[in-house]
Amino acid sequence: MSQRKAPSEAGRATIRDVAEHAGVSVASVSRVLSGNYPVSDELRRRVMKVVRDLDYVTNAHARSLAGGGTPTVAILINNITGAAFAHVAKGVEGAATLRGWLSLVGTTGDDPERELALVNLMRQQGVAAVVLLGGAYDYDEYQLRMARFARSLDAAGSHLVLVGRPPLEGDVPATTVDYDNEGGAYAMASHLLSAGHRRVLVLPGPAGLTTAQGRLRGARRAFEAYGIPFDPGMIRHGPYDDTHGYTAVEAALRETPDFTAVLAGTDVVAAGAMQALRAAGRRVPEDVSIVGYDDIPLASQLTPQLTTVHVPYEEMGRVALRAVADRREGGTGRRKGADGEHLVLGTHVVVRNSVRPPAPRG
Amino acid sequence: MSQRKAPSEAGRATIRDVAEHAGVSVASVSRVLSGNYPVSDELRRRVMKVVRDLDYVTNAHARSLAGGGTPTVAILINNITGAAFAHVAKGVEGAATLRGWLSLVGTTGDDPERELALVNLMRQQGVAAVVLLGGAYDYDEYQLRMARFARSLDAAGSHLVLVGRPPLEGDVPATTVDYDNEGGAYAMASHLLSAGHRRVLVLPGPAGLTTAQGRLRGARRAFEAYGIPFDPGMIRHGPYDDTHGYTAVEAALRETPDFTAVLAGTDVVAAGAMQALRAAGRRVPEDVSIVGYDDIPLASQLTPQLTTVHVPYEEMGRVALRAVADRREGGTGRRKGADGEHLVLGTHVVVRNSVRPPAPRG
DNA sequence: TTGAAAGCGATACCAC
DNA sequence: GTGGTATCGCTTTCAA
Repeated sequence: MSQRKAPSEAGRATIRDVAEHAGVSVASVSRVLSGNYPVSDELRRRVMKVVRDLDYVTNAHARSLAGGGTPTVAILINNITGAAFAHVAKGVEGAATLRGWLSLVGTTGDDPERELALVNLMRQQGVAAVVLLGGAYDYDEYQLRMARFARSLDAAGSHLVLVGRPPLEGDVPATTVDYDNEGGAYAMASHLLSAGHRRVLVLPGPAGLTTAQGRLRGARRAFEAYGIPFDPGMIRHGPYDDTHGYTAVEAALRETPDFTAVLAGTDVVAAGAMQALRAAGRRVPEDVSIVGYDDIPLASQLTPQLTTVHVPYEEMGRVALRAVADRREGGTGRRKGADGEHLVLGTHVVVRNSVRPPAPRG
Repeated sequence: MSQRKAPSEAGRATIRDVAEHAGVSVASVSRVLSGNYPVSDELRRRVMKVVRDLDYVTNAHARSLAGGGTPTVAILINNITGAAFAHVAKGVEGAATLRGWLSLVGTTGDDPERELALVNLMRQQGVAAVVLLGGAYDYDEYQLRMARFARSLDAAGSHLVLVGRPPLEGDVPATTVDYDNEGGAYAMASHLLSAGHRRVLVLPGPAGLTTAQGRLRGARRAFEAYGIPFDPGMIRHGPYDDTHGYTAVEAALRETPDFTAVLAGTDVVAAGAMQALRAAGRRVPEDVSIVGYDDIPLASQLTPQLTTVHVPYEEMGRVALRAVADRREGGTGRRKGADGEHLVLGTHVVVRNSVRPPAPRG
């Protein structure tokens, strides 16, 4: 009914409400609130009192339209329940918070359409960066798709960051934060080999997924380095989940039962493998050794505790955020850092109790 | 240099750029894009072509300022790496996506100040609802604090949802989505009791945390129902993590070693307990039975697979979102549903392999 | 069916 | 030091 709606009756109080109640101009209120401008103590007190009374907070949308606004990072993941991704997200979130940035999380459920929709949604939100998490299938189409994302975002003043995914070829405005995936697998396989294992069941993960490919390559290189033949028949691809670990081991037990160790693509796969071995009456690690990859908390919760490859997920998240923050802050004129920046973090083997030398063959 | 900046040179293209390139008015572009208004096919085609050429997406901030905009839910959690919370988040996210809503995730790190800051931040963002996840310490202060949050958000046209936390007393505009925490504990403890266990080590969780209190109450009630004395000396409080499970069992092994079962506050605590038992040479479940609570994936990855209480985390997330969506959509005049709504979902015991009748006493 | 113009809430530039 | 006010990009009456 009233000409100018009272703050209490119609949603949120605005800066105008505050100005009127305090008997000052909106400009003054804005100055007090942003704090980056000299104002008299008297004015500040008056304004702040009203702000408290009205429980006023500024409208982030209006602010961001007018120029200010909190920088926001968007994290896009396939599945929020994956432990590894949660750690990356934690790293991003933590580093973002430290800088007063906001972070958004979206899940794609492995659906390319949804991924596209989300990237656009984030573009609409005007996010400072979009972080895409997790392995991918590196077809030509992937490169094309990502290049398009990168350019779209770049044109909108945003930036694409790929974490744990293959870097983009050519001159594409995207940052990649990666870990030494193949090196980790090489070290892990070497660990098995040096313990004396020769017949090892390899469960790299989904065929075609870049992380799985890298892990497989690392393992193969280790075998070569040891001069040991690498039997392709001992490789079983499948999803990164415990069910696959279980069924793959079951099958292997039937078809190639002479393996003395399992090189699992992830800790979760290793957990499934361990279950299957036990179900078949094989002891771990006395009869069969198992190693994982990722070093999520699960690894040390299993019995025996799992020897695995530590991937610095949280650190990667932090690094990713730092990369976009730097580029944004250093960017008064030309952007800081080259486009197509590719950062690689190290991995290392964490030795626990799931590996023993193979039992002497009967 | 140009009067009106070209889209390609200065950040994001605007609706004006589209209008000019298409030779139509901004109003028309807006209509084509929102689709909720009749436009000629010719106009639609012209506009859409330019939209594609320019790779235009609307500015979400501007849109939301002007009235439209995507409803957004904010999820606030203590620690993003907690598996249980991840599932709630997944439920919320999934349901949000289904309705075209956006979801934000923020982490508080158990810091009340940060929690406050985040609630305000979300208020600034004009979110449709703020979902607070996880147990809490229900002091008077908690009630006051949450009531304040609830009213602040309500006044701003938003809404507070508490998930897995105690409901608010009095006439406070907040929705609570909860599960039958005490009932689950009662059932779980009964399961142990009916298997013949009498001396059970209880690890409820952090003293004072509402979830821990509820689980302890449930256990106690079960003992009473069985007419079995409940020894307070068998209760050991501590954090919901595997380290606590480990150290608590170690201590119990020294001080009250006659227990035949462990009733852990969460699956993760159970995992730690299991480790400690094994390290001390006790077999699970032959010598000691263990049960958990939550039924996160870990429960079925342990050996033996853990008997535990299933908590419908993902479902709770879905329900929480549905509650706020309903209230918002049903709200042309009066709000739908009473304030202080309290939804409670059921829990149930999932029997796996970690419980055996106690060994005959020597 | 389409266009012009008045806001939405906050910022920042320009006067005083 | 403080107050007007144009402006950000979009939606939505109101006219035509």
